[in-house]
Amino acid sequence: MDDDVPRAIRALWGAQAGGRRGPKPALSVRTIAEAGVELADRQGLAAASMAGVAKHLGFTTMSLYRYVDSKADLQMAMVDAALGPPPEISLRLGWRKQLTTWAEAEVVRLGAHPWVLEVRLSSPPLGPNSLAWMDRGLGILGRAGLRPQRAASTLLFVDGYVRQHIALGLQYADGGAGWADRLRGVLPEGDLPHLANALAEGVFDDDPSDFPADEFHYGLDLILDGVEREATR
Amino acid sequence: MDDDVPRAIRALWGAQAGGRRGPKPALSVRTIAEAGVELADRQGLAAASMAGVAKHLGFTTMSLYRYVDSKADLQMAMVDAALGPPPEISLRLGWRKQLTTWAEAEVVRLGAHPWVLEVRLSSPPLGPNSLAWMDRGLGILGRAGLRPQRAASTLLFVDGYVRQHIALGLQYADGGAGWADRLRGVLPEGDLPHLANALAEGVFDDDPSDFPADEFHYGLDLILDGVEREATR
DNA sequence: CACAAACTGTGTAGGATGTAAAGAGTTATT
DNA sequence: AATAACTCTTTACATCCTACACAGTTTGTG
Repeated sequence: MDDDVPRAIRALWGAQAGGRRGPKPALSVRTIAEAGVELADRQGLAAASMAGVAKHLGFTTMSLYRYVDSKADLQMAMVDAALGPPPEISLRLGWRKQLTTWAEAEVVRLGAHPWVLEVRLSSPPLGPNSLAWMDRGLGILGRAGLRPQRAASTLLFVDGYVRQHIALGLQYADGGAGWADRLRGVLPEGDLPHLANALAEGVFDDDPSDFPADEFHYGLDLILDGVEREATR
Repeated sequence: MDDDVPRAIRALWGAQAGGRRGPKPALSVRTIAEAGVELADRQGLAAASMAGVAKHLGFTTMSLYRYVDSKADLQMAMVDAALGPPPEISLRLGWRKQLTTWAEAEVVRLGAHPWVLEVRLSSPPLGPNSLAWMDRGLGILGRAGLRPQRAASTLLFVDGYVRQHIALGLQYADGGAGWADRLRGVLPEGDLPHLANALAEGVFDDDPSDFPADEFHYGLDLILDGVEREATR
């Protein structure tokens, strides 16, 4: 029934064991996940290896396997921990403003833990924080008048947009410096005229730090316009 | 100048060496990349390790380093190879139909090589196929009346939407079977009411194979509506 | 033509990774 | 007091990426 839910996730939901016999556990899935988050924040996702997390906690690598069945499960827990609880959003605002707040909050969270986007999850989220975000979003869209099915797919749409936006910003921030120049170095003369034109117009020379805010709201509003038409139909 | 462009990518653009002295190379970046694509298609991205690709070609692991400086560079080449050349799109169609075709073609390509989404690129694309797709897209949006800057960001938007759509489909196809049930097993009674409601409505029980087409065009049209308003302004 | 230079693919080696299995120690229950 | 259950550790292994030194082959030069 719920055997398919990884042990680590069940622990996050607060499943505590009953009469236990041995020594008390020195760690918990939550502290392990938080250690992983800290490492990933500071030195990238790769630093959050089993050995790395264990050392950071002052334990052996293998000790983690008492709490987490695999690295994949650790990463699930890390993602949930990094996301944190969803924001409180005043119900007195219009649904549009509410969803915007929701999305902006996600931008902030993912922006603070960008490695979350690198984690390849084998299944849709099951952690308490992830699901709380989802619940909040569904509530907003439900009150906006969308039927559950539409609300769900719309929320995934918005969530995907946020992630895409962050991922893009990162890609152009990390290895994007001088991308335009490298492009120029590679493009054969006369080939790919539209790209060459954009390049000549300096489209890709911009400081990627303007990118965020304006661009983000342009796209988000575009999506919300569509939702609005759908909702009032 | 173009020293920052990985050797492997320059090779993809057809950079050939001049008077070479030793034996003729038995391989090429392209054949290596194609071998990697084949392995990744059949057994997942992890199978496209240096050792895996080399063995599949009948060479030593280290031999690949004559062509490719690192695994990251191999993956860049693989991504470009998997993408392949962009589709021919009749200019007689309206721009909207053209961009839809472009997006659908990308869905097909990425759907055939889903591991592309797992590859973490350190920089925006520089390969010939990637850039050809970009050029095609920019052409379509330029003819639609968008200024280069807007055309670029819009294209990234659409591209991101496509990727997000595929990634989502995969996530719910891979580990999504029975997700609704696992959710039910994990959700505490009374908590997260909107999610519980959606769950009760069977929103997440659907066969994820209906997901693709309808859902995809719903979102895409929504985006294109926005673009259209922007273009005719 | 002989020789050196440049290039090819190979062999070996080392550090890091994820995790299986067995062991030693600690606590609670019987 | 004895046993069962649980803790963390130790050891081990397969696999991964890649640095480096080597042997062989082709080309250009003196």
